[in-house]
Amino acid sequence: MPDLNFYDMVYQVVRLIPQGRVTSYGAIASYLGTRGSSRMVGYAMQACGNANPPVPAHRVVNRQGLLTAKFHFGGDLMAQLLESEGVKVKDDQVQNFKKVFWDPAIELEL
DNA sequence: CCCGTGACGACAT
DNA sequence: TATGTCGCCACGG
Repeated sequence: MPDLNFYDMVYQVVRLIPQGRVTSYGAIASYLGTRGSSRMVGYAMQACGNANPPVPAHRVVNRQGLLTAKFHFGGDLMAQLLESEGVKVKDDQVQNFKKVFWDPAIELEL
């Protein structure tokens, strides 16, 4: 395990996501100061399996609230996990996304 | 060392 | 509003 990098930063933020809430890759990237590096956030998620404690990557969706990561979770596992936490998911899309959206730049402001 | 790929996002048309 | 294109940066081959 190398030095602390962007990945751990992402993991920290993702771990701060309360149940029943979701956030977007761009929001995290922006919060970290790397607005355009939204892809890196997702890439970090892929390696999150090596993180400890595990990262609730299922709470991270794209800007549209679409479960883009479900493809990587396999099946509807991601949707099931979200619904289990109270997040309504329909057609791989988070319902009331605007309500359940958890923006670190706002929730963690200061 | 160079190239392609990728859990995204913003802007241009 | 919808579709297309570019940018962004890390990692694998």
